[in-house]
Amino acid sequence: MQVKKDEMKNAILKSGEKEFLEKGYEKASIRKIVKQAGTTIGNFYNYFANKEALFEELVNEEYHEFISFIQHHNTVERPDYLWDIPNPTLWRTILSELMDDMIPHFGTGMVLILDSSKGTKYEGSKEKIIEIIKDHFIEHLEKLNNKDIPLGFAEVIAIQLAEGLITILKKYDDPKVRREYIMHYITFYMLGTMGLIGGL
Amino acid sequence: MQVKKDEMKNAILKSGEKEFLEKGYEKASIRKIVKQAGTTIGNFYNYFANKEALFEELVNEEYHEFISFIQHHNTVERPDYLWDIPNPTLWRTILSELMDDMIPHFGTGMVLILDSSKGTKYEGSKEKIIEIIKDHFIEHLEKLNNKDIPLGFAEVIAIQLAEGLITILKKYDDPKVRREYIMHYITFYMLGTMGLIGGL
Amino acid sequence: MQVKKDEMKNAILKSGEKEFLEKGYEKASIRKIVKQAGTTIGNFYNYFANKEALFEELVNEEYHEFISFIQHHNTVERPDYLWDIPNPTLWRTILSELMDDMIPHFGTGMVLILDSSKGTKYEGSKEKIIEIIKDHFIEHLEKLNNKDIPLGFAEVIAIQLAEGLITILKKYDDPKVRREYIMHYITFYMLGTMGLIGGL
Amino acid sequence: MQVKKDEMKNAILKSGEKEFLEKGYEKASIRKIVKQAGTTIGNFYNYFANKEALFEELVNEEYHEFISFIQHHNTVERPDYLWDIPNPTLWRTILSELMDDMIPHFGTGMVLILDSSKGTKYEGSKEKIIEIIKDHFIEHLEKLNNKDIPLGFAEVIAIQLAEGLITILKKYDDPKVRREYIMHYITFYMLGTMGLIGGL
DNA sequence: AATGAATGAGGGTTCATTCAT
DNA sequence: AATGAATGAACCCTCATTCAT
Repeated sequence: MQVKKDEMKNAILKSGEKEFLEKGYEKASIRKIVKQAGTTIGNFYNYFANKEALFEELVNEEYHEFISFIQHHNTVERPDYLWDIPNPTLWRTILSELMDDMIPHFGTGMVLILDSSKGTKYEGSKEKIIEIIKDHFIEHLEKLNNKDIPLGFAEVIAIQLAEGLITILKKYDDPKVRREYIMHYITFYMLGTMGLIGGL
Repeated sequence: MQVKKDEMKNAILKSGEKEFLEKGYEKASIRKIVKQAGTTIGNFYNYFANKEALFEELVNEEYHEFISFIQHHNTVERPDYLWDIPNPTLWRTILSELMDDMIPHFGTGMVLILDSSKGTKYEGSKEKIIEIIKDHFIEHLEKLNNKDIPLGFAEVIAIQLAEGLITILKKYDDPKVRREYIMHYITFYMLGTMGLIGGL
Repeated sequence: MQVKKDEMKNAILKSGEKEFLEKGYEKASIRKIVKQAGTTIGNFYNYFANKEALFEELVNEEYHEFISFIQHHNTVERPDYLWDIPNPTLWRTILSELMDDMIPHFGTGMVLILDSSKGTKYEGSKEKIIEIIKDHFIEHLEKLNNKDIPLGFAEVIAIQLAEGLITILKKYDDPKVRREYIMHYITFYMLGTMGLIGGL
Repeated sequence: MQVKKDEMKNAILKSGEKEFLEKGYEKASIRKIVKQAGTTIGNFYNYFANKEALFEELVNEEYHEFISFIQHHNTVERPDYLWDIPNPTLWRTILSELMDDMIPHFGTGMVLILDSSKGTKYEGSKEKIIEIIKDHFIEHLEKLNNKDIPLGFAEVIAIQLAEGLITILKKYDDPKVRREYIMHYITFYMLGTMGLIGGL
């Protein structure tokens, strides 16, 4: 009952993705992954060295694309300068362009990294990204000589940005919907933050 | 080597709370909880009937307070009418008052219920609350004859409200800080949503 | 160090049968069963879903054969009419024929069901059979207008019939010996009861 | 909340007797015994050194009475000579007298010893008694130059005598009922055996 | 390429027993 | 006399992983 090599491997990858998303890395059961993929435990280890290797393969490509995206396009910086533009309509134009760059790098792989990676070497990725967002936000607060918003709240806001994006990616597969909802979300988010720190 | 009864029980409760928050109900290990509490597995079962009973004790009181709070104070409704008031300064006054009622009912117990209860009878509480928020939000969208924001986005927004509150409760223990941050967060949240749906 | 699949499974079945017979279902220890079978706990669960599944496999076949035997051959009724035949020698002929039908359905599986099944879904089977025997016996007592033997004693007698059969099945594996002993036992039993109620 | 010493001890004895009869020595739970007796685990060990000591106390007296009864009255021998008397009516007279001696020595304590003692030092008592009965029975078979009944069947018969008595003692508490039923049972039993070996 | 037998650590839980109070 | 906190071994069961076939 042999099957073309790639078919089996893809079946396992797909089944693994589903299981990791549902249960998280640690609670995911290899027994269930292989059953769902229509093969056996033993055969799993012909394709993947171990549980983490499966996760790795699901995540690796998007992770490196994401890293190089940050490094080359300086992505996480750019949203900053949106804050200097007081015109939500203009935001949309700029955001739309930004989305074209971002969307391909934010897929299910990133959801796994950010939301299901506890127990793997990717554990903590979300926190690192949140840290970056938080630092930018604090810079702004200081630039604006803010006194009302405590610095600790910057972290709350940063977490919400990250979580909001993850929420959208988890709930919607279609890149178009993702794109639309992320744009709405960033708009919502910037209106909130700018209103809060008095920029609007 | 016996210790005053309450000391041990509190040590287990505290250790359990930590473990449940970190790992969630299912992955939490009784062996680790008791080690951290400085006792043995056998002794755990002198204090609690089983794993779920420990969770229950950490959660029960706040849960019932929360339920009766919803039923008697009609809490979840009230934020709604904030949306009819276009004055962020006025919001603060109303919110401040609301906080006095809410804060005592939103503690670590609620975080456990909302964020760590998979595998217990409280599983799904967060989803129920999100559903309620979502429905209110959709009502508003319809009242405003909105065309730009897709209804599916209401769920994203509702999730963010719930997650934001959980984030704050998880990161801060001090009721004063919680109060302040939740007020900031709701303000942020309302500015964002009202800006988005054109109410501002 | 792998062994042909069936060998291991049979080793576990055999070891399990022994343990269940000795200790009863509930006190039987899987650790001891697997040690006796020369394997490990983990491996046990490659062969059986759980403790009850092992018991089930030891018992299932004979149980269903027994049930259909009762339903089709009306077995439990037939011994009755023996009581109308006052000739022990004739009994032997009839009994001999009856044995040919019965013996294949009364093996170690039935002993497990009747004598070691507390804690399984077969719990109570012995009591049901005893009840049936008792009712037949009471019928006879009433038919004979008996006054000396209290009705409560019918249950004692019924229990003894069941226990006697179990005793023989437990002590002897060889179907021929079982057949011979059961015939002796039923003869002994009928002589006793008929003498007691005055039929002889 | 102290109670007269004997009351507590008796409560534990009574509760223990019940539990041992229901579950057997090994499955009996001290936690349940003390709960039923209305006291605590700790207090149990003020009255009894351990689980076995409780069993011992429930059983000890009757056991020694029974032993000395056997030794002095040569009880187990006597039923033998009944077999030389071919008159069931006469049996009754003799049996009745025998009962007066026996009944006081066959109570719940003996049931515990014979039926619930696995795991204690009394384990095996039933088998010893059965052995004695069996030997007598074999003697008779040999004396009668029996050829039809296999010697192995003697053990089956011996077991049935013992089990029958235990059945009666377990089901009936009232000494009068016990007496009556045991007499019926021995009559039943002797009719059966004598018929079988051709003595009748 | 595929199977599943085998392992051992760890999961939650129950138990008899000890002993400080 | 009475309490119940503390212990540790044993219970059934699940898991990721290895490896002979």
